[in-house]
Amino acid sequence: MKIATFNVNGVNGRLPVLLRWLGESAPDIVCLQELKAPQERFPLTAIRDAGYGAIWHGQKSWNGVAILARGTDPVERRRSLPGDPEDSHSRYIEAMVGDIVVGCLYLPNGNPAPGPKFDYKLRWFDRLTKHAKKLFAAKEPVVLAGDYNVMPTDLDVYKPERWRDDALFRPEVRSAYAKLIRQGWTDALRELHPDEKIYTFWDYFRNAYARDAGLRIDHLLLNAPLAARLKAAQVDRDVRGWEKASDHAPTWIELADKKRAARKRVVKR
DNA sequence: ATGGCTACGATACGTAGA
Repeated sequence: MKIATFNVNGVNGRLPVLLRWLGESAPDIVCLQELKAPQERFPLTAIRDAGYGAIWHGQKSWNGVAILARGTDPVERRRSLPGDPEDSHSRYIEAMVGDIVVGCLYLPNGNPAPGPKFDYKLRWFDRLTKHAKKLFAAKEPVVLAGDYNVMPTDLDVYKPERWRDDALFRPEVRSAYAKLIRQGWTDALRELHPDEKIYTFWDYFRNAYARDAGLRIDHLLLNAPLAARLKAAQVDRDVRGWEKASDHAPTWIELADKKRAARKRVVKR
C-alpha cells in the first residue's frame, strides 16, 4: 500500500506531469494540493482513465485539494476543518479509502509575517491540531498528508539562517508543528531517515533545484496503527526536473499489509 | 536584502506562491 502527497501547483496546467507520475509510480492513495481550479474544472475524466476514483474541493485560482484512490472511489467524510464556518479557502478534505482515514491538507503559506496572513496561518494550524487530536484518538488507521508549509527543523532547510523570519520557519510555526506531533503522530519521512537531508520543494527562482536549495514542507503524519506498518518513505525528486514541473515533488510512504486479525477457528480432525 | 520564476485570471499585469 503506497500513499502519496503532491502539491501539483495547478491540476490542469500540470495534468501531463500528474498522469505520467501516476503511471510510473502507481500510488494507491494520493493527496493533491493547489488544484488552482474551480470545482467544475477538475479533470475527472483523465484521472478516471488513469484508473483512479477522486473527490475534490476546488476553488477558483487558488488552493483546492483532492484525494485519489486507485480502483475505488474515496468516501468523503468532510471538506473543511471545523472551527470557522467563515473560512472560504479550500484547504482540507477527508475521506475513507478502504479502512484508512485520509486527511488531505494545504496549510496556509502565511507570508508576509507578521501580518494578517500569518495570523490566519496560526489560526488554521490550531484548528488542524484540534481536529487531529480527535483523529489520533480513533481506532482506525489515519494518515494526515499534505503541504504543511512548515520546515520542522534546521535539517529541513538548505540554508536555515536565511529562513528564520519567514512564515514557513518562524518559531511560532515550528512550535505549532511540534505541538501537533506531540499528540503522538509519526512524521514518516523523518522516522525512517532521521539524519538525512530530504527536500520536497525547490523554488522556481535562482536555479534552486539544480543547486539543491530545497525545503522539506510536504509531510505524511501517521497515527499508531499506521506507523506500525511503515516500511518505506521517499520523495520522487526527479519529477521536479520534468518539463513543466510543479515546484513540489511527490512524497510517499509504503505500508506493510494489515496484519490479519487473529481468528478463532474450530480445528476439525 | 533583493530579485529571481510560474500559474491563474473578465488575457495584462496584478496577486499569490514559499
